[in-house]
Amino acid sequence: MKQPTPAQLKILRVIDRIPRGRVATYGQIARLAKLPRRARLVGQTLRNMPDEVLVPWHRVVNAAGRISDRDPRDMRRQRELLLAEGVAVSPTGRIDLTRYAWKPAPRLASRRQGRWPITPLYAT
DNA sequence: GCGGTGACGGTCG
DNA sequence: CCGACCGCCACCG
Repeated sequence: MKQPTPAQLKILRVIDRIPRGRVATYGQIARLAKLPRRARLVGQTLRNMPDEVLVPWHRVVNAAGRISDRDPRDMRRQRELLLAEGVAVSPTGRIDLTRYAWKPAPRLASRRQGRWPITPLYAT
């Protein structure tokens, strides 16, 4: 990734909000970034991520509650970082999502710019 | 432009 | 709980 695309930026901003001690899935991140069905893009974004981009990449796991398969070095590293912040990883490499999944507080609706009603209240 | 390639995910046996 | 399949879709040769 030389330059992140706009979509990749949105993804990075979401990952940046994952709190310590919690995890989020690729699909969840995509949805939060308003990019449904683009879970793979989340993976691709992290794959080519230079180290100097400081995002908590280790808090991203797959929907099975597992660390996604790739270079074993990086997988062990991810497990380390998770354990270090209190996320239990079972001997079989499992993370209990019912317990550690990040549940973001609902975003407040962004301020509207237009001066017109959102819905055509008197449309008839 | 086209097709192969994934740090994915839902479904099914 | 696997593993196999398959749909998905942005990137990159």
